[in-house]
Amino acid sequence: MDTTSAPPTQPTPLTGASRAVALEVLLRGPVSRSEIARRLSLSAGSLTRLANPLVDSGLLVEVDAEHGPPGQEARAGRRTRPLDINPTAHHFIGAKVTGDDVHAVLTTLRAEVVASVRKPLSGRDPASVVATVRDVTGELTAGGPPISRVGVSLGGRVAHHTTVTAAPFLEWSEDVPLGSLLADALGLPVTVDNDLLALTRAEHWFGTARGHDRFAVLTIGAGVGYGLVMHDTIVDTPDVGVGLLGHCPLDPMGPLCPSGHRGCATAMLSRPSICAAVSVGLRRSVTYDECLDLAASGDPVAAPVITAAGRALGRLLAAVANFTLVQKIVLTGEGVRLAEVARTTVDEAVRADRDPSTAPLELDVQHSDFAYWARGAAATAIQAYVLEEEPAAG
Amino acid sequence: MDTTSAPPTQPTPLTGASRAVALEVLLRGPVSRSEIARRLSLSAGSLTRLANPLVDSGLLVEVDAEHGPPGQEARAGRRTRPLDINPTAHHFIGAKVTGDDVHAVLTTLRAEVVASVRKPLSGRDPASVVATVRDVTGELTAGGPPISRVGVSLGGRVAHHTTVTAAPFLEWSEDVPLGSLLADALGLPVTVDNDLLALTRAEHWFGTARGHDRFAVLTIGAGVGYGLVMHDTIVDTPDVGVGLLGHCPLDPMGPLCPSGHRGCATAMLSRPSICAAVSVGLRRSVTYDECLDLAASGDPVAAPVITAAGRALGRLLAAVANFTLVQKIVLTGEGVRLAEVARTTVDEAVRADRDPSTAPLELDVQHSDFAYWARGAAATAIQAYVLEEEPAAG
DNA sequence: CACCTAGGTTCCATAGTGGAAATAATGGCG
DNA sequence: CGCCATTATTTCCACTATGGAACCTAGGTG
Repeated sequence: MDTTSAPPTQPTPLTGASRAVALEVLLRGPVSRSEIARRLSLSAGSLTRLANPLVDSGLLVEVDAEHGPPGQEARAGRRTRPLDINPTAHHFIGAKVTGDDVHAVLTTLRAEVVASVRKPLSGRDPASVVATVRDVTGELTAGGPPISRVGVSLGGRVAHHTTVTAAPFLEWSEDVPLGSLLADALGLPVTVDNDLLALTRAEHWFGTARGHDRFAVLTIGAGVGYGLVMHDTIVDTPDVGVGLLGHCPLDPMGPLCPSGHRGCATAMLSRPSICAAVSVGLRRSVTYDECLDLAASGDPVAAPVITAAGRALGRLLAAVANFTLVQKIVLTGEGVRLAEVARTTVDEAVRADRDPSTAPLELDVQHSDFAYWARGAAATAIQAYVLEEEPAAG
Repeated sequence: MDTTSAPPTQPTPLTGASRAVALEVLLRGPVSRSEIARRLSLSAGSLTRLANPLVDSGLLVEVDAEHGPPGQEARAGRRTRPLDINPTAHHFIGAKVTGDDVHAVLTTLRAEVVASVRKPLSGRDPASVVATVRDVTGELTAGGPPISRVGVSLGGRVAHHTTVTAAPFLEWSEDVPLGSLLADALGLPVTVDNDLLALTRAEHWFGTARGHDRFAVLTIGAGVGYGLVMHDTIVDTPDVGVGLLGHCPLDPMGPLCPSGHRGCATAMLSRPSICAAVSVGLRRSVTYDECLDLAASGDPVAAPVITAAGRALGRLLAAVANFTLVQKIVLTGEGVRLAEVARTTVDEAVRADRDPSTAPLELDVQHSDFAYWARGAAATAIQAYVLEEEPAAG
């Protein structure tokens, strides 16, 4: 694969072992050579042989010892010279497609957002989506560094990272080979993925869950979304992306969801449900943030709704932890402020449903905007790029 | 194959790659050399080099082509000569320790039970447990083949496969290094494990879940137990074994459990709970099997109790599948007959709580006796033996 | 019976590995 | 300040497991 002008790519196309070294550095942040050798069960000699070409090629850089892990400052011996990824060695595009528009970001190899752009869809048909993604990609790449791969995420099912087999928001009734359509339109390799999987991947490699080999992601917003990483591998089944937890019963006294489930996750936690519940009580239409503000100030209608939602959220979090045995959950989505306003209630509910002898559940509340979701798509592209099969030896 | 006298152990102590070959054969049953090569990404040449010494050593044997997978009988080319494990190449002891006795089995490398024995505990203190395990091991090994490793399982928490850190049934108040105590007493390597993890391991490598890389095990009996395998690796955390699912709420109208949870898994599904519910209604004490028989014959008291239990079980199974994304659940334990008597109700409840677009959940009901649990302990020993670090090169 | 296909074996050049020994960089100590 | 212990990293080399090519084996087919 030739990347036209200035090649920041390694001349050596990354053999299995050197790829493993690069991945280790990417995922574990700055690490010394000796530490990498230990983690990968390689000898120090092999490590030198593998790592130094990567430094020469510009993919890795030596950084100053950042005083390492605290607690063992004054030890004898030569100091470590940690290696880190040079994040600008490669750049990626991530694009999140919604029913109305495309949000896209340009990121580094570390999924740091360099630039961001948004453009409304001219239509929901595949051709319009392809055109819009082409446009935003064009805007982001103009005059910038070459792009190694493009990631696209959307709500729905995606097969083999290329074919969209279900996309309710776009009203696509049949399979669309979006990956190949976009690859042709952009002249770049493209990876398509479910939006929640993409977000989960981003948290796994680059987010607060970096370094954790087991965790769950829970999103609340228009609905309830769910992603799971076990043993350092994301759980990817065809059933992911159908909102498996959306109708999990949480409160036998709760309101109904549009499908008729009483007190299910959607009925208790989604923004529309909460707005509806408060609006009905107040006899006027209120926004989600207004609901939370009113609850925080003790409004007699909003407060109990939010408290019930917090309790339901705690119950859901506890169930996730109990069933999957994760010790960390990343909570995000447009409705995440609920967890902050009702944090005490949430924590109490989690404790109530957890065995007291279990390790405490680590809960990470992560604010999200559209760039955050688009960054998830970029993370998918980064993973695909880093893990892709070696080119069949030319 | 004659075992008795001649040492069945390999002279070659299994290098990394040949260990992988042996493991592949152990786990995937009879497999042709070419198939192994494909699975392990090895060349055919390497495969010959690796596999044939294993055949020579007696660990693997060539078997007749069992007409392979149906559907492709008449194909051209040389027929495959599949390899299989010689299960008698090694033997193992599995012992399950309860609060009252020790059940032990002698098994092959495939966890097939060769002999079985039971002995009551003379006391619950560590010394008595060690003595009883020593006795049953002695009985099982007398005059038989040499034992490669001993596995011991019990209800409770076990650290590093050696130290029992909690064992409510044995009323041990402090950590007991049971593994090393037994290793000294037996003169054999010993692996200790939580009983549910052990059972899960057995299902994973040798049971109905063989070949599945993601599944859950659910046991109903005195309580509700739970084990999980994801990405071909068992989920092993300190929290396993504390009955995480025992108090999962399943029926807001259900009875109370001893801890005061209304309609939790224990209250709805445990044998004592079901017996209690039916006994109260009938004004007489009934056994578990009697409850099920009465329900099957339409008894007006037992039938609704069992139906409610079946519904709760279905809800629990659906939750397991929804949260962990497994597509297969092995259901076992002394109370498992519930699932057979109330199968229709269970299936209906599963469907009700699953998104209709998901893949159907595969449910495997497995009858269990004490040998079954002891076999789990043996499976732990087999795993430890097969996966153990190579002896530090003599 | 010649030919086709696919499984399995033999053999060899070589890439990649661990290990020993060397070198580098640091703190402690007399 | 010089020496030593300690740890990180590099250099170098013997060795071994690997892939690949060529070959043999064991059926089918026309």
